[in-house]
Amino acid sequence: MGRNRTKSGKIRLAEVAELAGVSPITASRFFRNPEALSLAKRTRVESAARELGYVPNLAARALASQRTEVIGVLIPSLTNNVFSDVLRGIYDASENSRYSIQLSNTRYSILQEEKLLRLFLAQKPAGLIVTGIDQTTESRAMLDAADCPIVQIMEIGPDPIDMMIGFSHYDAARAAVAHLFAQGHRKIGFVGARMDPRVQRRLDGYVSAMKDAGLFEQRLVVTTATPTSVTLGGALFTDLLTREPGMDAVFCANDDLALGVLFECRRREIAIPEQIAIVGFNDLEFMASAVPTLTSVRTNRYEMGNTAASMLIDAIDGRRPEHPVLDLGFKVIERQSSSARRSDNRPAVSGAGAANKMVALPSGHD
Amino acid sequence: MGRNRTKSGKIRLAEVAELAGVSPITASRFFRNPEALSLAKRTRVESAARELGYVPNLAARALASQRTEVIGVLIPSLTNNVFSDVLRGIYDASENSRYSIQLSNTRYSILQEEKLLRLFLAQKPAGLIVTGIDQTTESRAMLDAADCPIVQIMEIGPDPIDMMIGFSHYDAARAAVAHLFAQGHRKIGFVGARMDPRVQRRLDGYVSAMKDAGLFEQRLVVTTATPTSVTLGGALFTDLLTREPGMDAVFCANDDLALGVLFECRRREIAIPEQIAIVGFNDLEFMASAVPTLTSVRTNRYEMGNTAASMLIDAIDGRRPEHPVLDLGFKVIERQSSSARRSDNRPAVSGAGAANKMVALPSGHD
DNA sequence: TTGTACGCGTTATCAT
DNA sequence: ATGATAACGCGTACAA
Repeated sequence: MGRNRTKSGKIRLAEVAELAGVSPITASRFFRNPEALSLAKRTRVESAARELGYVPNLAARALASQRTEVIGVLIPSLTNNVFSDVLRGIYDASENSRYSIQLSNTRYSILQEEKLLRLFLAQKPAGLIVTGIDQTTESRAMLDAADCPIVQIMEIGPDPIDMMIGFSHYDAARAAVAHLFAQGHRKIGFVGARMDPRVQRRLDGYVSAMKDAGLFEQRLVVTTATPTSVTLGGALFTDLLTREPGMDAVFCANDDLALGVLFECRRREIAIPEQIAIVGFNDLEFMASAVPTLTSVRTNRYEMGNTAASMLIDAIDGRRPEHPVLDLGFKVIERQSSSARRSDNRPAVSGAGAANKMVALPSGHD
Repeated sequence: MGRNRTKSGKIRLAEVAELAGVSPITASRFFRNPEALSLAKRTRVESAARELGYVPNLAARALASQRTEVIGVLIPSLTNNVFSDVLRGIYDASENSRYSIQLSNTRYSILQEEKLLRLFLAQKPAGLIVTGIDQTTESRAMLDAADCPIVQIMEIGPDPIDMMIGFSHYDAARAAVAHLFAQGHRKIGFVGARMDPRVQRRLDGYVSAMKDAGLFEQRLVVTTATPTSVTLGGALFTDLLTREPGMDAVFCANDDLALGVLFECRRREIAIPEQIAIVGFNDLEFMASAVPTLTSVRTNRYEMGNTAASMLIDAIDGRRPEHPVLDLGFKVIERQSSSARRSDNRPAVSGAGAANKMVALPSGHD
């Protein structure tokens, strides 16, 4: 037995087959489609593999089959909390599959994305997850021509490449503004940073809602291309206040900015929400725990990543989803920072959670 | 020309070699060690490759060479801010190398880590980055036997597997407590969550510093295995207050907890730092921008990841570092939340940055 | 259900 | 410095 072992001492399929008394190809089939074997051979191969501690050689498999078991993931940032939640969802979904994740960071550059895409595609990935709907023409052409399933995540839009999962940032922003209107606010400012396409669409939603109400003014909008931060939130808010001291609410394009605004208000002794209401975006954990608690638009980030990876793996394995485009929606989580009738902000132990009031708004229905 | 193109229409090394008028192996050498070619052939292969748009087949390369160009990375969490910074450093360093990153999440389980390690090692990675120094015996044995460079990150300790980069969490905690002592605080509480090995060592540092001063009391310590969060910080602090109302400072094992304590103090109208001082750990961005600004222990997370990956790649390529163990140290960044003579907490625009005072303490020197 | 023959694209080895 | 030959370990295609 075992006379033709490889130099490296590693166990090959051939050894397993020999021990099991079958041909190599039968052993091979066992690992890819056990159902195709007779029960007898199946159990023999299984025990032989276990006994020898066989581990498939992925390189050989990829070379022979002309495809890899790699899922490529292109995201614009590794720092952003939003993407770490999405990523966790993706990794969790991939964990019990035979696919592994190959991650790359486009740094919010669609040219960088194009370059990475070319690299990825050359390795014939089993599937691809890309962020957003704003690829370059070149990227779009490559993706259309790619012979693997593709999921676009983070937002939904017309003309999907293949599958798509996300929500409407435009509608979500409109809902946030509508909530502020409902609380009686009129002079509502907008604070945005980084201004990637999705933040831009939140701004568009804000602008359209304000215009619909005849309340839009350009000076109510402060944005910057600078990466977002809590500190930046305070600085941008300060700008806004200087331009428009009469402002009665601020819609922040994300929660870090909102926290910065909260702190800046504290510094200036501006009462929230009596003088100025605050609404954030994403509903990070700390929003429920701030003082006062901060209203935000909840998005399903983990679920987005997790579902995207699951859908992709299913599609790779030939089970395409019923609906290739999935709208995960959002919810405006109303908290103290935007409540007209300010609720008690000093509960027994923690201001978090309990008093949240949700305003559900599945997106896509304006 | 090009008579023997592959079915898939892809350009192989053979095509490049043919166009360049050399043998395949010469073309192969060009990509791995250009210096080994004569100048004439070098330029011919180069232009042939460019003209044909040749992209190496990594699977074939891995199969033939018996090794991959993959760096395996094992980290305990994808959610934690700390690790997203480290990861960014790792990815940045790998970007301009020929190595790609294979990431896996151990979820703070050393058993899961062992399992993943087995998987990784089976693929013959070019190098490995693992978190911390608390592997299982089995893991340790596998790592010792692995024939690739390995870097342990996040902390330093005795008996490195191979290379190591981090800092002493024990010393960092002692420095934080020393700072509070210097500000006149005596009844200093400790708040910790998750209690992974590094948080445990911060606790150990706190305990030793307190004992040295004859001030340690068990009821000053509140910890939980629950994952950390801002909300949790408030809850644990509440526990602490109940046990020991006379407490005059809190050392938080991370900044999220510290932010939770800050909010809880606000809810309870406890003045910071007059009644209670706060010190966090990691120095996340928001600490400099909170009201009052929050003292924290700065750690070099990005640099840790970046240097780890660089060292690893250098080692893979045969350039082993002079010092295999690198202490990146830490700094206590003193801010308003722990200043005895409380500075103005309402500067013109933003309380951030400007007034930071640093207390440098390279670790490893107790 | 099982097996045979061959190719996947590259690099190692050993010459020259 | 360059080349011929033979793996590397597995899967596809087709046949039985």
